[in-house]
Amino acid sequence: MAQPAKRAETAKRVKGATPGTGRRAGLDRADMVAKAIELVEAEGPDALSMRRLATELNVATTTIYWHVGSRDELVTEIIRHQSERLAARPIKGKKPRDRIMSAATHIWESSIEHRAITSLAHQAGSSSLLQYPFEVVLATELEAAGLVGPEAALALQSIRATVTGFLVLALRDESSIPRDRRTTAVWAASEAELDRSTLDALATEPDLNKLFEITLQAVIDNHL
Amino acid sequence: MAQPAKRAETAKRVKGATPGTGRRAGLDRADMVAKAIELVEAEGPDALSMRRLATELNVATTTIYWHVGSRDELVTEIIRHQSERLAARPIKGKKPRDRIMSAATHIWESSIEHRAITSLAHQAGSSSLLQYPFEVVLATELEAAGLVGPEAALALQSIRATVTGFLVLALRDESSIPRDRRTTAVWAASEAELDRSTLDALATEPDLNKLFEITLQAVIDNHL
DNA sequence: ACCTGAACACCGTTCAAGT
DNA sequence: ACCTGAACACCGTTCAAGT
Repeated sequence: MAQPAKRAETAKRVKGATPGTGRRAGLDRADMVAKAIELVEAEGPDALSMRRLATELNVATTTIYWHVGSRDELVTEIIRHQSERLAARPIKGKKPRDRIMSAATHIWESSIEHRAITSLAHQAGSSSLLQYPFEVVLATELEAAGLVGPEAALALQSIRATVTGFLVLALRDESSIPRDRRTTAVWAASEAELDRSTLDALATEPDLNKLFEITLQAVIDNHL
Repeated sequence: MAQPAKRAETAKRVKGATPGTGRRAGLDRADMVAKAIELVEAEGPDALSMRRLATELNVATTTIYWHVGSRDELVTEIIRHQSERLAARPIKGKKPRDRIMSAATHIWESSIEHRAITSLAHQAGSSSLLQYPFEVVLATELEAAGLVGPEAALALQSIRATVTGFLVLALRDESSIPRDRRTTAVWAASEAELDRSTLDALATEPDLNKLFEITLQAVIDNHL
């Protein structure tokens, strides 16, 4: 595992470039989280393993444990980072209704933009963690719209559920879905009763962006 | 690994009771899926591993591969089974609006009833597969309500997203969520601006059943 | 304080071999 | 046709040991 060649490399003292033989790696928790995010965005959520990340950082696997703690903590940290990036987007609009819509749309867009991280959060069952900062921003706007206490909380949950649901639909892995829907007994039985145009429409991928907008608007208005 | 004692066991010829030494296990694909479902419902989605299932079946791990194919196929089969159970529930109501609501509520209830399997589907990114039979049932009701072609397909997607979103909220693993929400910078910054009663309401777990109902109704009506 | 190698207890999957 | 053991290439995590 030693690295006899490339002495120049060591001279450079680039962060993390010191091979395993050296004592100090010079990396901290933040560096590891950053590299983890990089890994996930480049190769998807499944590429994130402690061993893989260690290799990427030129460090022993156990070093990560020293700085980060565990895989769970690493994932939590990644999500936290992403959710802060998310909350930083400025909300547009004058009327409360528009501002609420704007805030919700930000999660939708940002989550799709960083789909790998969203999937990671989703896989870890912490999609809600991703939305904490969003919660507080949204709650503020809901209060501005006149909703307080339980009313605000309920509205927030509805909006959150709607956004989450559309995200699941938008990010689901198509490859994991078998083509042969109609193998199911139920499908075969009822298929005949459906209109041809409906069947065609069901088979084509819908434009979720548009649908998200009109559905979310209805959900919001339901509370105002 | 031999099992010298318990010769009576072999005499019984109970399905799957023949120890590893014997040649025939007498198990088929269906038996394995059934046992897998049992395992998941008893110990949660993470308990389902090929090795663990093999032990449970008194069979070598590789035997499962012969019958089922792979872990992915096993999971798909489990979900298919569950979704058929789901579609079997009779839809109530006379008016199309009520029947649509009833169909959607069935997934909600059944998915929560078998939360372990729902989580498994969710983890595997195949929550949609779980809803195929539901799709066709719902599409039929939507047509009865006068929606055809793209209109029916869009309504169906909205409803699907809403149900999925609420399920994610309802089934998320509370243990994986850290208690210290307020560590986030954003939260700390905006917290002060929120009403005390709103903060309290956000902290308490909402009754999702009721909220699911009123939100779903709004989403449905938005398309009718 | 920071980092390492070795080891433990798991995974999914393949494959040649047995009956 | 059905089932096995051994092996490959991975996991997350712990722990005693090094500097």
